[in-house]
Amino acid sequence: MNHPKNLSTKYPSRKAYALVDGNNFFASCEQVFNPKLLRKPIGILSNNDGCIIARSNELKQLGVPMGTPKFKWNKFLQSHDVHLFSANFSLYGDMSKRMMMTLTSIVPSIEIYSIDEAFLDCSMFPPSELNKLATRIYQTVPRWIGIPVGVGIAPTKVLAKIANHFSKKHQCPFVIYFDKIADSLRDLPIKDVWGIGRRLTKKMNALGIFTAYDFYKKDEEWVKQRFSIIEQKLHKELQGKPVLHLNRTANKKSICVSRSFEKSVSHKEYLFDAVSCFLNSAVEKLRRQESLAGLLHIFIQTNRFHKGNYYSGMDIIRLTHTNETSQFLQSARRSFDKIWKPHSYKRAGVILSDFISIKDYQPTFFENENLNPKLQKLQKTIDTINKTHAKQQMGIASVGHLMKNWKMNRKNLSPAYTTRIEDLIKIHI
DNA sequence: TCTGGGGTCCTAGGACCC
DNA sequence: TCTGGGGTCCTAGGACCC
Repeated sequence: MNHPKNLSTKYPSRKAYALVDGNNFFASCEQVFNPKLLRKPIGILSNNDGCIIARSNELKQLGVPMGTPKFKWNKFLQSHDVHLFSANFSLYGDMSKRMMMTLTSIVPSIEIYSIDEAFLDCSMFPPSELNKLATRIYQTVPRWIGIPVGVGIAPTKVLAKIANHFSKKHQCPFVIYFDKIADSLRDLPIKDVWGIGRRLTKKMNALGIFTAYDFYKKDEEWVKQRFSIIEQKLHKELQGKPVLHLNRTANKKSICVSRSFEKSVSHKEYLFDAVSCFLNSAVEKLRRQESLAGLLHIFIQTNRFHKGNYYSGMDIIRLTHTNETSQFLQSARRSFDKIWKPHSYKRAGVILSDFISIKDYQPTFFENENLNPKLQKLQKTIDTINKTHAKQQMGIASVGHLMKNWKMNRKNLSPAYTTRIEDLIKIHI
């Protein structure tokens, strides 16, 4: 299809990035363990079975849009015999790990971009081998873990995204070489470029830019005068000049845990119990990445689809950097009492941010009592038990004891195929 | 009746300081 | 009626992504 002619002599130090992603990832995960579902229309539902958040090709072809509320399509889904599943994130997370390990074994330099997507730095491969490499990735992942993937390789991350788009379209691995960039962009609508959303598409169109090529051929000064730094970077990337590099640190800059409730929650203590639970698991994630947080953000919201008296309360608390659940809980209690008003709440959540690494932590004179060594040890033990056994087996006694009053609804959950032995056995019956 | 969750980056505007 | 000019830091909110 495309050949790496002259590249090795012409651009000896050129970069190459691959973007690999699982096709219809969540749907494919369900199909791996239940092959009867292959070539069937299947949909994955969000928490509370509210929206359709992933679709197999067959469901896409039926015209069911992404993110649509399920209740609006109930009749249609039934009449077309669509198989629906509640999102089984522990299954998808486990399959994701396997996919990433497979990719790492082929190209060690990897950035995990999302649950189903990774960038690989392929610069160490000579251009003449990129086609072979793309093919190898394209074949190995489905062979090893059963998930089909799209593979695109190009001189920049933005172009790799585009190459991946062509990979999906033509159902083959796809490489964009530096001297073929313009050809690849010629008929690509500007809205399909990574980073160009609704608002930017409108602005671009107003300036006479309709394809990626239209933007590509503008000169730097023209772009600088009309756009912010985001679009200037994007423009460079489209021209094959890499400005976005591989980010290999897996650590997050913020951690958010939030949920919508099956039924609205009006009781103050039930709602606080939910907030405590979210906080508990957020702080657990914080410890897993060995960070301390200095900012806690909590929010509670009524149903945003009910016009009229929508209420959204939130508070941000600065605290001495910590990873101790009890410290967060104390602050959360004060904030919660501040923002709570009698309403029926539909959603609540917490966000942790302003992280420092626990390794860099140097207690100052005033803070040196902040991290209690005994408590640190105890927390570590609890985290380990929760990691190796079922989730949330152990914890602070006051957290989650009212859970039955705010829990989520997941009626169509598939078995935990990869983590529960009983379910592994079931597959073979 | 029923409408997801978790991220990143950038910008504008206010507070404060010299 | 007059009401500096920058700089920095912080936060709220927008835009975008998966």
